[in-house]
Amino acid sequence: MGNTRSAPTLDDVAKEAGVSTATVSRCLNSPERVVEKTRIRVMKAVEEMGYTPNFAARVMAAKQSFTIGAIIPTMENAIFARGLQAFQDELRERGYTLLVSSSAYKPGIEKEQIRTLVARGVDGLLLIGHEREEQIYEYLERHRVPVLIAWSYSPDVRQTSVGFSNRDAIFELAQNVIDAGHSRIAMISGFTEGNDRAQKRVVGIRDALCANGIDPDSMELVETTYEIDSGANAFVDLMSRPTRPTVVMCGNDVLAAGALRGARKMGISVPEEVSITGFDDIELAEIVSPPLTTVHVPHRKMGHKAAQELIAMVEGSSEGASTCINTHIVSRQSLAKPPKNAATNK
Amino acid sequence: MGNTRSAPTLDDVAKEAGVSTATVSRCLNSPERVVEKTRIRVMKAVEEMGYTPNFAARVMAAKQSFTIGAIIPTMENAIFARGLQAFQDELRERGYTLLVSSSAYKPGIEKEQIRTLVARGVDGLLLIGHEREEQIYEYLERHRVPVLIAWSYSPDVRQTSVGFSNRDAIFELAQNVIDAGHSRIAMISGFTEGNDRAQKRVVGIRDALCANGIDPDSMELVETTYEIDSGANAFVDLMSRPTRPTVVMCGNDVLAAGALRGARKMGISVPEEVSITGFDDIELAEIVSPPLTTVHVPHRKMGHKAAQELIAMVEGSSEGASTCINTHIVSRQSLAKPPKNAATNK
DNA sequence: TTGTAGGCGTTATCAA
DNA sequence: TTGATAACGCCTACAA
Repeated sequence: MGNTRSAPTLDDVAKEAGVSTATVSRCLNSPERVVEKTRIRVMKAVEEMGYTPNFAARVMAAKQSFTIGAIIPTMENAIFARGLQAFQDELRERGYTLLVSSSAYKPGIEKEQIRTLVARGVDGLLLIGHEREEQIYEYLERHRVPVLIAWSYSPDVRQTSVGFSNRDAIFELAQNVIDAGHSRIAMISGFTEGNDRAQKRVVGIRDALCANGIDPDSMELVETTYEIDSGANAFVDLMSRPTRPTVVMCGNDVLAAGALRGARKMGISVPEEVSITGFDDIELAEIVSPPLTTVHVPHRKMGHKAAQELIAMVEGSSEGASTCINTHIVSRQSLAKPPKNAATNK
Repeated sequence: MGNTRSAPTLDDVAKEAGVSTATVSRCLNSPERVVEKTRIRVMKAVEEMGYTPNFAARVMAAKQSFTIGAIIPTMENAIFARGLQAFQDELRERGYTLLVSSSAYKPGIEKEQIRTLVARGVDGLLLIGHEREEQIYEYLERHRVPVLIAWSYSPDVRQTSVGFSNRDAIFELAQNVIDAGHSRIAMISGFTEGNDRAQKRVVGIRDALCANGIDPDSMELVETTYEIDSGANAFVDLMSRPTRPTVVMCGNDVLAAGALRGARKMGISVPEEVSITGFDDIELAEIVSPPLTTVHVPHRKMGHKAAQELIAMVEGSSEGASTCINTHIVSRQSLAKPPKNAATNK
């Protein structure tokens, strides 16, 4: 009755080793509770048969999967990659496995993936940004799945978050920009709908303008998708308007790289004729020319911290403590003083 | 006895709708087999209770998970991101979910993750490149998990692959390089151990040298990790050797971007003093300056095709048919003729 | 068309 | 220290 050519089960191993399934299970999960002689015999059988426990069965029985899920907006650029890698590294070290999905910035897809991951028995979930249907958080609560929000820090909501203040971070950058002498500031932002990170970045710049006596409504703003080309197009759009800005602040480095490309295409030199800034400080920021002045986000630190906190929540040793990660400005060549006689377009 | 505040099960829904669990299950999995009136009542209960099937249980009972696993070497750069996104898009459309892990280019980690994914009941697996312990393929066969290899095409092994010929692709590029007048060619490669893609790229260049009467052993070669900085360091290393190459061919665009950075640091102008080439044609290639001459890999096409074929294998409608995707050279400014009197170093 | 009941591979409780 | 055995939540013959 031995199934020679298909995956062995606990039962097969038990028979082979001449013990009960319970003993095999113990050898695997709490080896100290079985006497050495038996254990050696069992482990030998496990090795020889190439046994791997069936996870589905294990999850069902143990109601624990040692698996953490994460849903990020996109895998296509490096913005989330680095933080996520750090997150995964930390998880691995602590014996957890990471399952990743990408939602393509679509709330509908994210919702579906949350259900998929929960149904799969993840012990905890990492989500990017706060804003989503309240119903989703209720669903998660009902299923007793701890959630951690990253890439955004908000002390005044009930979800635990490990992130940074998008508003404050860009406010500081905008202050630098203004201090450099700019007053005609334009912005390229990713779509803000359903994206509190993007929203806060717009707000941050507006606030900085206000704080310096500049009318925030004078800021030209283009919202677009998150690809490089979109950044290029948005830049061309902005520079074709009646009054040219002296600086274009971008919602992230990818858009800024696009803006740079747009500038090159239009034959506009950066930063001599117009300055450009980014956000995130991913590798890209240093590679483009001129390199970007941007907001440095300590992605790895955030990833590690997020993993630690989420695991603590999963294991019940924490109720969920939010952490604010500090960002800082990195000055490179893409930001300079505005040109002396910054003429209007034409 | 109703559990009000925790996740509802099939049983709860059945009770609520006044039917048996079998009927609820049918409503979810083969709605046509239940009469409309009942179905509506059941679906209403499902909606209201926010029921999500428990995946572990479903997998156990049905021995199918509609889940595909993928293990990529890294999420940290865009090399795999685009193809993987396309892969996922296609899967989603066909009703499958993708689970991704990254192995950090470590065979040991990859092996562990393969077991994890298999234990989790994935219906099929996407792996990058052919080279790994034979034992792993046996394990996969034993568990009846179809595998598809991507990013590499090899007609002469038993695994199905959807990819391209790394050797031929770079051979063509090297031929272009030689045609431009170069003969002192150096290469920066990612570590070749356990990485057939990297190996084949080295071979491709060597073959091209041979084919043009150049001694392949004259090629200076540096192997390194896959980060930008490594590329920069490797470049500096190469350019500091007694005989400077007139062109540095890189195993991928990331390394090439690094080389470019190294050149900038050394004050060497590209392509006037030295040419640099890449591989992959990710966005980065177009962004750096000068933009890279490189091998264009149709990542999206590969991702889609891979998903289609793997699903066919999973569903038993294909035994596994390999596909070779064509690459082509993209000429940009980083490759030019060698300098007139290409002097040796110093 | 619908319901009953057995089984999927583990873990965990309770005895022995 | 070890062994029975009852869950875990779902699917699917088979029966009604």
